[in-house]
Amino acid sequence: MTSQARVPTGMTSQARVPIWDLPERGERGPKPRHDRAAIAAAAVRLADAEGLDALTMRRVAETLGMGTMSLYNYVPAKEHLAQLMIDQISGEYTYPPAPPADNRLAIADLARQARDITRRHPWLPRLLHRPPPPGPNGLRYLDYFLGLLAGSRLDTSAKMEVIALISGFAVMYGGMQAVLAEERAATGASEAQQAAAEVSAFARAVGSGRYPNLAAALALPGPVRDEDGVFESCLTRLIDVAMAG
Amino acid sequence: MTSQARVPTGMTSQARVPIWDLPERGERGPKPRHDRAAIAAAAVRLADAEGLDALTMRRVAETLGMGTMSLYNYVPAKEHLAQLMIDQISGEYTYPPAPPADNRLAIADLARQARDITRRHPWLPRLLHRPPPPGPNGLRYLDYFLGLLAGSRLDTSAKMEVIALISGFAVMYGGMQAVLAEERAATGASEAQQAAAEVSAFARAVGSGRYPNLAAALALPGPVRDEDGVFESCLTRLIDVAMAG
DNA sequence: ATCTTCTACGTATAACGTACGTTGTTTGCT
DNA sequence: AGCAAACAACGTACGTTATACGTAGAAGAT
Repeated sequence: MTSQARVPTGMTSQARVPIWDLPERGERGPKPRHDRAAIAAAAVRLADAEGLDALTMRRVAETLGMGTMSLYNYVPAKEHLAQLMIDQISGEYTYPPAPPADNRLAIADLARQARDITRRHPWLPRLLHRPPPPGPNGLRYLDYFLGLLAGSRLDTSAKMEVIALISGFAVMYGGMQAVLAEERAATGASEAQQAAAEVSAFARAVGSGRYPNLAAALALPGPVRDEDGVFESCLTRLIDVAMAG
Repeated sequence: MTSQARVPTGMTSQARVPIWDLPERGERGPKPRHDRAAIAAAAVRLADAEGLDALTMRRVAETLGMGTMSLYNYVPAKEHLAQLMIDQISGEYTYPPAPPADNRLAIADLARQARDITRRHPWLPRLLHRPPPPGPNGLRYLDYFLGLLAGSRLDTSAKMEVIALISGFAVMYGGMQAVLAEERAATGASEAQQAAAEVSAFARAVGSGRYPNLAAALALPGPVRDEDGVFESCLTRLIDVAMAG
């Protein structure tokens, strides 16, 4: 799982330089029949429909109606495809037309959008294990967020850290929910059955008597949960940190 | 990057069932020459030394002095190797011999340990994209943490969520630091040079005038940072949520 | 002693990312 | 107008991955 063919022979492909530093197209030569936006959209659609494991260069090229190797004229390596995809869904953020009156509310809105974007694209956390350099949409997000933090007494790098923290938290939370929902759907079991099945590994462990707190917790049925209660309260605290500094 | 050979022909391998549900060894037949603990330790050592990309079934088997396919007698699929590794480093937590006097401090200590474990094993976040079922060491951690939350008014599933949140936050933070340190080391540049190089993609963007807040932020030099200040304050707030409910 | 089950391992297969070379098209320069 | 350089498209091929399959031998159960 999650292995990778190392660059076999030559280091021809500029793997280190982000795709945003490469020109979309040169001046000479025939007109490209495709463009980055279409490629990014196709890749996102494929990952949404069939998951990251189905996201191969062959499949992406196929859905675009091009040969496998033609894709490499637009994307020097698969990592750059990931960069395109991340910036593509970063374009799903919506920003208020005028500067918002309440920055706290605006930050909370941003975090909820991040959570929802991750729910729509559950593969995002896996693609994000190493943060890529931001593209145009990512820069827009960053710029807007920095504006919301203008009143804070944090210095620049602390602001950056806070942005990474809040965004990362929201993405992680959305990813967590997506995974849980997916597994619930896969087993097709009710929530109670699901919980019971999930502790199948726990069962023997609890029986061993070595985990008293775990046993006590699992004994209680647990009432109906407010899905986003924990998200909202954690978010509020994080924003307190961000604004108070 | 991070692709995966789908199960080629048959679904023989029980990919869904966690390794903890499989017996360590059968009663018949010759004695196994190795055991799970040694395999997990070898895999962790390999990942520490050469990164996740070097973690192949061949390499792990090789370092253990066994044939590639013999490894499959202990680990039905690579995912189970990941489960072993995660539980192996979960064993690096240390717990106080007696129940702690101050649960808040104990939770904070746990989170710092998580952050440090991730710093020692920077590949952890990538291995964690889908949370695997907990093994013995994971159960021990969970049980201890639940005990610390005994005073909270949260119900069981909210407690679980809080534990996932705090642990995930700490792991993410440690991973972020590890990535940054690694890149700093790779380029061998000073912090200032590093920052300058990292904004190479920003440079043209900032010049475009479309990102005023970003431009302003990058104009300031930024003073010396307290490395863990943000970590500590976020952690405090998260624990407030956990304890207050 | 025989049966049955297990470990170990060599070989084989399908899929992956992508290097390389060829062919035809478009453009800027002379 | 004509030429050469740059570029798009694509087929083939390589090296690497996870892992299925088959065989040989070891050890407890009967």
